[in-house]
Amino acid sequence: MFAALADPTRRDLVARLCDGDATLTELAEPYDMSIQAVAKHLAVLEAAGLVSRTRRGQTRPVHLEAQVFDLMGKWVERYRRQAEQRYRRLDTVLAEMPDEPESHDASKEQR
Amino acid sequence: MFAALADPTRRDLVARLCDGDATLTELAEPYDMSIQAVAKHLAVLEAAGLVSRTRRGQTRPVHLEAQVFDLMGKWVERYRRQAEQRYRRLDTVLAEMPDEPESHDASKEQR
DNA sequence: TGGTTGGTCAACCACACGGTTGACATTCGA
DNA sequence: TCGAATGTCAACCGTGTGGTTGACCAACCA
Repeated sequence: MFAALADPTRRDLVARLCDGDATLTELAEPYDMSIQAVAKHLAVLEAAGLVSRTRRGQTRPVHLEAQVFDLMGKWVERYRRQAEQRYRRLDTVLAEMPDEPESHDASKEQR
Repeated sequence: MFAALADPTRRDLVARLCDGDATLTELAEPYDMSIQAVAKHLAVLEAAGLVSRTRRGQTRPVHLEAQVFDLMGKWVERYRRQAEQRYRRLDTVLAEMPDEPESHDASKEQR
């Protein structure tokens, strides 16, 4: 999922798909790049579950799977919370720490 | 930033740094990988601003920059909201749509 | 039926990336 | 001062990835 979003072109595709489904040629039009290259990017996004495609006549509209944003939000939130907790722990440790006579050792303890 | 998190080893490093700062050798220990390889991963994380390093004697503790989680959260939230809005728009469009007489075309419209 | 349009498949190429090894710098401890 | 520990730098290597071109398939339209 992160790997799929690592490429700027792919992020741009995702951003544009937020405005609605689109076909391959529509998506490829603004880029200075072959259709096949864009098709490969879409394949990556599809493999990562960020996007789905349905057959409609001779065209294959690309649809953004919005749930992945919820997943990513969860992921980020988990780490954000964990890091925050650690900061709180550090704060209490620092608050409970007696005033060190020698600042030398104190700098070593603090981690 | 996404590119930095694309690698599973790097995500693992970030996860472990949530528990507190650590030195290069500490971080590299659990992996079946050379120290230098881990150092490269850390360099990538540092270039992406996910991590910072300070000199402390002969060791260089690695510190997780927690703000990036806020940034990522913002990013995800923006897209999540946008996609959601689009769904709402689509819903109103569907709601305002007159009942289709021929179920044949209707099945085509249904996406 | 034959063109045209929208996508796909396959082969290829250049380059970035994850990993290695080896040599070197710096700092602490004895 | 010497040795060991901690990191860094540089060169190299295999593979994956982003891109190209060319041929092809499938569906619509005239």
